[in-house]
Amino acid sequence: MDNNTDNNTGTTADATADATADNNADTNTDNNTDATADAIADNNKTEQEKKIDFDFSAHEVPYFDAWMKEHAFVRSAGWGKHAQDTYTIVIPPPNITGVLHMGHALNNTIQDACIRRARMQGFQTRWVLGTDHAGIATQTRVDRALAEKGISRLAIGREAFIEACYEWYGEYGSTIVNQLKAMGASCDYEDEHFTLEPGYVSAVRKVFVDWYHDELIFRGKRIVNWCPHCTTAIADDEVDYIDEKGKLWFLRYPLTEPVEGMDYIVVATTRPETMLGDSGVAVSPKDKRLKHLVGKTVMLPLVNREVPIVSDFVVDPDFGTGLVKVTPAHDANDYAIGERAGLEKINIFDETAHVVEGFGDFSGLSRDEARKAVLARFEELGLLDHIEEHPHSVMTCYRCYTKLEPWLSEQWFVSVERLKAAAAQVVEEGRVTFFPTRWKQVYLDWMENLKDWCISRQLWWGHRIPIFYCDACGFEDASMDDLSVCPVCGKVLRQDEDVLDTWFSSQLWPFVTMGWSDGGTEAPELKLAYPTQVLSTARDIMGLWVARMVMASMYFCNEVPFKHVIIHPTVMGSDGKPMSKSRGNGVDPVRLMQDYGADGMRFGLLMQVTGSQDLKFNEKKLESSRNFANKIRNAARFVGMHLEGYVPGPPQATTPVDRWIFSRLAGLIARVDRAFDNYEFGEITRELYTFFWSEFCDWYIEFSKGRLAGDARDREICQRNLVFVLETALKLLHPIMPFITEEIYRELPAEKDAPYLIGAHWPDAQAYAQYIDPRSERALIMVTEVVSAVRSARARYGISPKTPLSIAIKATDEDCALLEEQRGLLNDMANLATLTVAPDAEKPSESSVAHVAGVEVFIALAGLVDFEAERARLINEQQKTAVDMKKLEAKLSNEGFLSKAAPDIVEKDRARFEELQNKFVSVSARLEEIG
RNA sequence: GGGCGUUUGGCUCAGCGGGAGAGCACUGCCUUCACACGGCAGGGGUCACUGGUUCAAAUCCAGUAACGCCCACCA
Repeated sequence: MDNNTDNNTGTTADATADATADNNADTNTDNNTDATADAIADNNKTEQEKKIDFDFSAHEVPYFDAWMKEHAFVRSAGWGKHAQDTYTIVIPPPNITGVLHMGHALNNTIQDACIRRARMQGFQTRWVLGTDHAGIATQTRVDRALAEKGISRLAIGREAFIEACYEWYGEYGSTIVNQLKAMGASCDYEDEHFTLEPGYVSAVRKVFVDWYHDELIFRGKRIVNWCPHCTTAIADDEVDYIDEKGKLWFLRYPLTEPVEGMDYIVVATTRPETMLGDSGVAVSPKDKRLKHLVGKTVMLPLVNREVPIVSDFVVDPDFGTGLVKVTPAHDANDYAIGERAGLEKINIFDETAHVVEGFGDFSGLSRDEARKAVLARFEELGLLDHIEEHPHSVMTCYRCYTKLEPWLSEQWFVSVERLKAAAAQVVEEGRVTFFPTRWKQVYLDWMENLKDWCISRQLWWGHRIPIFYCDACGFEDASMDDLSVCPVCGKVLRQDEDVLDTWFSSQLWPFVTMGWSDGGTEAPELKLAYPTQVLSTARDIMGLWVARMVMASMYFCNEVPFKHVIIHPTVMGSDGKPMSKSRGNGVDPVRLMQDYGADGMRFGLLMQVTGSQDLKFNEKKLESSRNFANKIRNAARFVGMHLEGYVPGPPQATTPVDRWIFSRLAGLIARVDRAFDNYEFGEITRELYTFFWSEFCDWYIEFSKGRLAGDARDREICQRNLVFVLETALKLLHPIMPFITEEIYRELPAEKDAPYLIGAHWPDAQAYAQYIDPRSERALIMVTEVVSAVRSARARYGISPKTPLSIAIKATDEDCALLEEQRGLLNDMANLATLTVAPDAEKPSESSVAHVAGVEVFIALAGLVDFEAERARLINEQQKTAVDMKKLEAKLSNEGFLSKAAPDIVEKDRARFEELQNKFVSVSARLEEIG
């Protein structure tokens, strides 16, 4: 299974071999698989014209290949304080029929970000990869492929068909894995798993056999949702309901003996054809009008069967006529009524939903034909009372959209009663925690309402049920070995024809992929790294998959399968509705990677992750992310071009600017760590974006320009500091933007702690905490705001940046001291002729005044400006200040506020009021001066 | 039917008890030696509604409305 090593890694984002995905039960989905297909199909290039010409894959594939060559994706060695700790994620296995869709893109970006950070933090890290055989999906796909060649599945038989499935798997099964590679997902490609690999097959078999012998698996007759096209049972969870403009037919059933002058009763039905199998009529016990009918019988038309009228609580007296025809063999509710009332179960359909023998002319008809025929006969007999419109939803096959037939058949079940207690308990106790936390309750509710689980499927592709029957003596057993001879009577045994529900095997995914098999929990990986750290998935398979994994793991490993569960938001179309083919609101991630790069797509997707349960997809965020990546590239280029004569060495915060950016960096690391620990991905991207762009690029790099052209000693320090900050930022960005950060890191002359960034050390917040320096942060807030104020004045009055200006800054003693240290910087950034800094700085005549960061800035404009505009601006400023003052004044004269609010809040507001007061005075004086 | 989410500038969303924020879009200036996928400066919001708690509410509570999602059911 490890055919995916070095030679096969250069996957570009065009692996769309099998673009026509259908809806499926992929563990990795948002249920919006089908969106991919149409996105690829009609790939509407709306406003793609202004697309930037940049070959992302040329900047991505080489680094992916390098990681593969370095074996960077196998379990990492671990170092530092986490050296002995493991961090493992098992991927929700994508279906082998799958192509990458937005759900995968988001989910796998999340997992990759987590796993890459953990690897850099020094955990022994591994992301376990594999695919799901996807029973029905694959069988349908192969079936169709064979049919196109004129080959019938039934003609070639089971063995040959399974072979064809394996062939298909060999050819197309790795499509999605290649797309994961294009995304940069750092899964362990050297140990890829598959839910039908030999070890997995025996594990599934062991689970079945053990549960069978523990009486947790039993056989029973049940109403199942039968697909007459796929000729298989469809699990309740897999049924697709489709709205239909149906009709409600009101049929007259003659009473055997007239009751109170009535010859007949009227029942309402949406499925008149099933009347052939009716064995009763039911009314609500609460229904006083019809109470007298209970115990009477009707003579069923067409089949002349006498059936009783019974009373049952599930009947809604307000629906239809309050009288329900009961067809126990073809309706789940009716089955329940039949069980309670002891009614006969009359099966009228065969496995393809044609009427069985024994119904005269009706026999052999399809469902639709039977309906027409039945209605025609009722009409003839004058028994069709009337018809009403009745919009309702019909159960359809989630694969082929054929209407499902409730059908009585022999199936295998897992009894969940004993399994669910432990699965609920570990969540109650917090041994498994959900992010966001509200999903805990959803899980517990689901667990509480869990019903026995039908696990048999009438398919060929999958895990065959290891039950052996002896038709001669009735022997039956589950066995790890294939049995051919009956141990009781010596006759030939027969194995059950059915296979297991795909979820039966996927529930074992976390521990089987880590080596659990017949050997129990002693497998090295399992002993080392179980439970896994975190499972990330979409909300719609919470019950189908998440809950079942917990149940199975508790039973077989006596351990939770994962500590954390991330339920990520569902990716909706830009119209806020689920992406779907019919709506045409789907987006193809492969195209997104081509347009924005894998990094751009990843960052842009995570940017949109909030605590909310849906995510209205916004491609503009990807554009921003691509631009951000470009910004990073250019900042790195700037640093790179100013490194002539670079002497490696430790960073040195020799200036307040250095101390400021180091302090900001230290704060950033702490905030990114916290956001990561809480899986707040939107928060992480916002922090990184703002720091890198608005602080590092907009100010630190700008500040650096002068230093790089100046004093040699300072230039050297500046170079080192630039490299240091850039390197740290690259590390923080790497989990989300692995490619561009790796590319830049390779070129950076830093003292690296690993040859590749993927193996570098995550910045340690505690180590960086020494850089936290509020004083320098205060200094730089003043500098940046003063500079902006001067620029603003220039922009307002059309004064060229090349004209030097004189300014005076009035500030507190403390702030003046800080500002004095920044003279050079202020001169550089604001192009000043003179700069006065003093607590009692005098306002030059004819100057503009600005109040920023708690200081007063006077900008001398004598002879430069027409003061009309300035007057308007000042009046506006004066009014705004007055309003703010009034509000604060009210607050500060409020007894309640003064006595009850926290003292520091009161103090802060007092200071602010004072500031506003000064501003008001200053602005008023200035206005008076202008006249 | 049950559960959940959302409602903040034109759009997509942060903020979740003490001075309304970001990205995109928009306006003006700038092709200046990292970046026009850019720089600088700006305009724009009574935070859905109604009540309540509080000295203080976009933020907490209750209710209303709209939109939406999930689960169950549909004779």
